[in-house]
Amino acid sequence: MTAERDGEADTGVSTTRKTFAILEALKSEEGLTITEITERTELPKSTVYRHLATLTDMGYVIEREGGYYIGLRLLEISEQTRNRKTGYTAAKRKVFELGQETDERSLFVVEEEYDAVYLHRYGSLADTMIGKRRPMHSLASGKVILAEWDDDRVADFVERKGLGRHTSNTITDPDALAEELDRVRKQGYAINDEEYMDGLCGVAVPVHTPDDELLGALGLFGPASRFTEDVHEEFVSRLRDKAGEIRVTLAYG
Amino acid sequence: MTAERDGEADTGVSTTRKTFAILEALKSEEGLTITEITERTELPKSTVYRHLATLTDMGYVIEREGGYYIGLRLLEISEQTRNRKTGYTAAKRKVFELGQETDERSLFVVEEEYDAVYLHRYGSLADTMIGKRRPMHSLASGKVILAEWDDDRVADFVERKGLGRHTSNTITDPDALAEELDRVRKQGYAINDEEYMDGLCGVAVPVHTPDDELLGALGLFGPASRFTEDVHEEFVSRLRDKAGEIRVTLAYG
DNA sequence: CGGTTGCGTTTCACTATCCGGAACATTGAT
DNA sequence: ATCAATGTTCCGGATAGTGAAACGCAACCG
Repeated sequence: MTAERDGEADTGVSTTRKTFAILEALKSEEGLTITEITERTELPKSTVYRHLATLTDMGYVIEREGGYYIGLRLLEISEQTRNRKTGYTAAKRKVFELGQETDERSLFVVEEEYDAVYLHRYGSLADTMIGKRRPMHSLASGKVILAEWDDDRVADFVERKGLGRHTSNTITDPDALAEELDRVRKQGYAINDEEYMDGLCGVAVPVHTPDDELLGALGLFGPASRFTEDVHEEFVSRLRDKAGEIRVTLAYG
Repeated sequence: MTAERDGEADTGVSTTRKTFAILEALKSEEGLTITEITERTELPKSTVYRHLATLTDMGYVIEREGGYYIGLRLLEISEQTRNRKTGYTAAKRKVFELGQETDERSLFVVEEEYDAVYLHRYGSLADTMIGKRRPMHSLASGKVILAEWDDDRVADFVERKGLGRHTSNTITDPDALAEELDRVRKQGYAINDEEYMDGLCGVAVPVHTPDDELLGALGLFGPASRFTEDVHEEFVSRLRDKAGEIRVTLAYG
């Protein structure tokens, strides 16, 4: 009823929330029918019908063979974000080169609202993971970005997002995190030692613009069996080269 | 008032339309302030304010330094479309390889609602063009797709979208289009001879799944000066190789 | 320093419009 | 032909979105 609650619940336009509830439903499972969306969103059938009519009319949703799909028009909107900075686009190419040269999975990650978000990725055909959000403290790329922040901002991150445990190796203690970030700052790269998922390791370095603004993190990851001590050096030097190339590209086109 | 008009105007939820009007405004120009969005959308200020509050609350829009930006959460939704089919993801890699090997711009295009839509692209750092929509009849890749359709569907396309002229070379006559599509079918590839933009040429081939379903079109394009008769053969054979590789990837993982 | 301009924010009364139950139409299967 | 399940339409009602206007806050400036 009244505007504000404990947190801040129902600001603004609930109609818009319904629309996006439907889009999110289609994200997780494409080709749904109206009734299936009804079940998943717990919205009345006629409401879903009306919203879908609007969305298809605008082209953001496509109906084909009785099922509904996210339209490519949304792609045009969101792709904007991946090219917001020239450095992002330059990073895309480097991610690809890294993947080809090392035959491992590679990624470029930026931070948004204290999440590590995949902007570019090279890897398995099944799932590109682009747009997926991960907890920063449990990823090599996330730690690289955290290491560039001052203590206050890191403290705020810890407070707001917490240091959730994902494996037995996850850093869950703020002091341990501070130590780790110090180490990252000193050595100039971060390592993920099965901290997010068992058996999954990674290495990442920061990417800077010519005027030393942080763009994001460039990383490689793969199974623990292949990410042993002795390959770290090679991976790190490759990553540094690519990060440097991005910087140069930005400076001299 | 009554449900339908001449075309079909205001179906469904006008609130949702307002939300997307705001998102579209941010797409074309990021970092806008509330008043700037007000001007561009011609919506009252308080309405824009309320919608933006909702969108930022949901994370689809981000506020930074007084300006509003599209959030990366939208990326997660739309990226789904680029990986709807495994072939799409496989094509991404091939587009990249093509670009690297030929040092020209390359693309993978699919059709949606009679538009040619860029799904993957390799080229300039400035603009990736992903998600952009182009008229099918004036693109090599578009013609490749049209050539796979039966006459009825092509006729429907012509009726619905028209054959708009973009340059002096654009095919604007339905019969000429039919002839051209015959040629494309025979030779198995299409050429864009400055039909969309003066000085811009292209070559494209169709991409099929192992069970001969059309996935989209794979193409190369660049300045007319480099796309002369004698290089067509080389480009076409390269494109055919890559299209074949996609097919094989789909068949044998 | 007042005054002014321009912006984001909030208020508030109004009613447009979104809602959703329920009836209806359509399809497909048995 | 019957039935079940789905998509579509209808319609009264009140929710909730609307937008003009007022407010608060900076920055700018005379």
